[in-house]
Amino acid sequence: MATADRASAACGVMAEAREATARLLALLQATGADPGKRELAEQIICCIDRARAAVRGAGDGTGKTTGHGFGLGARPPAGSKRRRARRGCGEEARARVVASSAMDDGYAWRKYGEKSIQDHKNPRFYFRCTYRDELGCGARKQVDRIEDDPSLFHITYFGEHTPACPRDDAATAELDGDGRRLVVQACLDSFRPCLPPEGQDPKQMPASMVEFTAGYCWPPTDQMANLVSSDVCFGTPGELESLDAISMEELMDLLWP
DNA sequence: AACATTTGACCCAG
DNA sequence: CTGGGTCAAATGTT
Repeated sequence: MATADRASAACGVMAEAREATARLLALLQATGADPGKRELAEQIICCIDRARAAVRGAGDGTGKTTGHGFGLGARPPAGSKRRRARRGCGEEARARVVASSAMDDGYAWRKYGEKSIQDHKNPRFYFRCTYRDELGCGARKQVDRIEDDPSLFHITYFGEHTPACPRDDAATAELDGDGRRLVVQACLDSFRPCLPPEGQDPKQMPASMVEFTAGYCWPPTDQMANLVSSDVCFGTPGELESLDAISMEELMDLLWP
């Protein structure tokens, strides 16, 4: 067997492993497993990604990323000077990876790039802290959709925010994970409840795990609202389904009658 | 007007 | 040479 064939086969196996781990991670999140277990699953995914990248590096490396050609087209041939050097400030070692259903982590981010990535169905988004210039904050993050579950994001953080960076604590409540907390993320015009994992009785789920996500709400703007309630529980998938297409007003009434 | 996003171009590491 | 990360002009939104 040629080296390239073996690399390809290994990539395939690793892709399966990654998918399975992503499913495991989603399951852990849905069942309220402790953060340590979830972190472990995230680390496994991270390791698999690095292994795949290493194997690919040894392979033939064909194909070209051309952006994704959404083509607004017609831009003047930006033929002038551009850009100064970049890359590799040594901070990559301090990256941390998070799989989350919440895009909004409470900090203000500004998107500065989007790129199709080889072997990824979805493009990767690049964000930097909104206050980079004002406060000299060097925090950045990269966001990939998890292919198996588009409502989940694989977020890699680089650098730290400065203490002066404003933070919206309400938006980060989901990350607390304590008590009977229901997290609702809703997009004003496309609210979609997210049902429990197949085969799981929602009645057996802690209230903190009844979660809704705005399935494809992107980019995160103020159109997206993050609401937190402490004592709401829906017992059946039917009840969840009935919330489909609910308006924000109705949702507020439901949560805070 | 000010700020945020989009997206092709550019740069660099491997 | 290629893939991935970033820049920055054009465009959109508030």
